Amino acid sequence: MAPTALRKQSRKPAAAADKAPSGAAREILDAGAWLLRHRGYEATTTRAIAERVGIKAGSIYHHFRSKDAIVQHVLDDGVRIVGDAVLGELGALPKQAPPLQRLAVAVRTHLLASLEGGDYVSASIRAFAFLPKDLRRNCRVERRRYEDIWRKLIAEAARAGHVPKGVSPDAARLMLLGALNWAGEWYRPGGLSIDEISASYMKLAFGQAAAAARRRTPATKPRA
Amino acid sequence: MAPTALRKQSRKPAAAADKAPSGAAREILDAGAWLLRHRGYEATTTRAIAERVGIKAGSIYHHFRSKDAIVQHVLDDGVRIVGDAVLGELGALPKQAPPLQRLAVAVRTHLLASLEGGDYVSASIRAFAFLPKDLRRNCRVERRRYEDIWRKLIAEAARAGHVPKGVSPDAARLMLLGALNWAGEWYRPGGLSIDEISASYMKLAFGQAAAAARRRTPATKPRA
DNA sequence: GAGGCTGCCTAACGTTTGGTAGGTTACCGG
DNA sequence: CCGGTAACCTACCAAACGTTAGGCAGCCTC
Repeated sequence: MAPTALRKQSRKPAAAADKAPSGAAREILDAGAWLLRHRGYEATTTRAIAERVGIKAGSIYHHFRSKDAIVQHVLDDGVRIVGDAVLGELGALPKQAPPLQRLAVAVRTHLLASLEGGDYVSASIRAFAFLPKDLRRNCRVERRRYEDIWRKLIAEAARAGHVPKGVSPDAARLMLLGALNWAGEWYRPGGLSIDEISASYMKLAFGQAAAAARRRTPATKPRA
Repeated sequence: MAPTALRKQSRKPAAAADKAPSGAAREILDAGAWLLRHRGYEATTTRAIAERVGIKAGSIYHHFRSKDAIVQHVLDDGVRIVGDAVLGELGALPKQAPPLQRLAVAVRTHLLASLEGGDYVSASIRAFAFLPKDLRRNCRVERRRYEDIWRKLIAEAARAGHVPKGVSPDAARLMLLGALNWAGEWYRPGGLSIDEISASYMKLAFGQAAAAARRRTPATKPRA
């Protein structure tokens, strides 16, 4: 009802809509991200997306080729967002920052992005499992790049002796990322804070040495 | 094609089909469990279930009230199966078994059940996230019971000093269970074995002390 | 051998799905 | 003032969804 009065209008021609979605295209992606995060792939219908945006389902196809194009865009964006965030925080660290501090920063940033950083990252974690085969294959490119960040972080930590003997780097990485990714299943804003979670996870996985690295730019040495 | 020749027939009247499903009802649940594990809730359609069993979609309603009744049965069964398995293995331990050994056994049993123990357990872990609200609420009863097992195990370990200061029991439990539950997303039979995974996770989370408890009934003291 | 039950079938119902075709605005540069 | 086009609409499609109704064999009990 009253379908025209509230619509916003974009003056700009939205020149390169494919590369940098703006206006309605961005709203469609936002709606898709929210639905993918909270309802999953199959329940993310074109009509549900349209309703959240405030348009009709058919109008979506003026901006995107198909539902799967939206889904893939959201999921790729999600991985890219968390990857950029982690790389950014790592880059802001002093160059000689110890491996455990770098890991702690990555853990905190990953949690922050996936739990409170918006729907894209969370969607890319939660919805991936039950994607159609071809969509999953297309998404693996971005995901592999992000995994490599963690492969490197774990390798650094292992080289510094922070990974116990008999624990393969793969096992350590998968355990840590598994715990991080699962946090979205139980995290609620009122309970454990993100800082508490990341500190606890680092302490549990890497022992007392993590406590010193927990605070950002601490002074290279333990404070006590 | 050739729909009748291969059908098996159950001579027994299947007296209490509601409490202990047998025959076709069991096959329907098996098919539902497989689909829930591999495709998720929305893609688990009555027609897909029927096709896997070798019957028509309508025939399902002779055995179950609704699709959601099947889903709930599968998910409750899954939690019950892994709970029984963990409790069984814990019960088989010597009474004075140290907390870390009990934890190690629970970790290994949980992984075994969820990765190679059949579709019910895996379905109950993977499909839960995107269930409709009312179904999720119904499933929480069984799940809470299972969580309590881990709450107790972690509390024992914490009391024995195996959880670092500053790490809440909740955080430790959620990290461990998160890592375990996420294993289903990357585990493939050719790679890391379940014993390697459980040993690695215990070592990483609980340090060197876990190495001694890793082997079943080890002799109370570290071997070296 | 009559009656009833079990287990499946066919056929449909009403709805919802992703996607398409064609029309209607409203704004743009010239 | 004149196209052109971006952005949206309505209206539809075939397919698939959960579910129901009614029917038909085969078996068990009496």
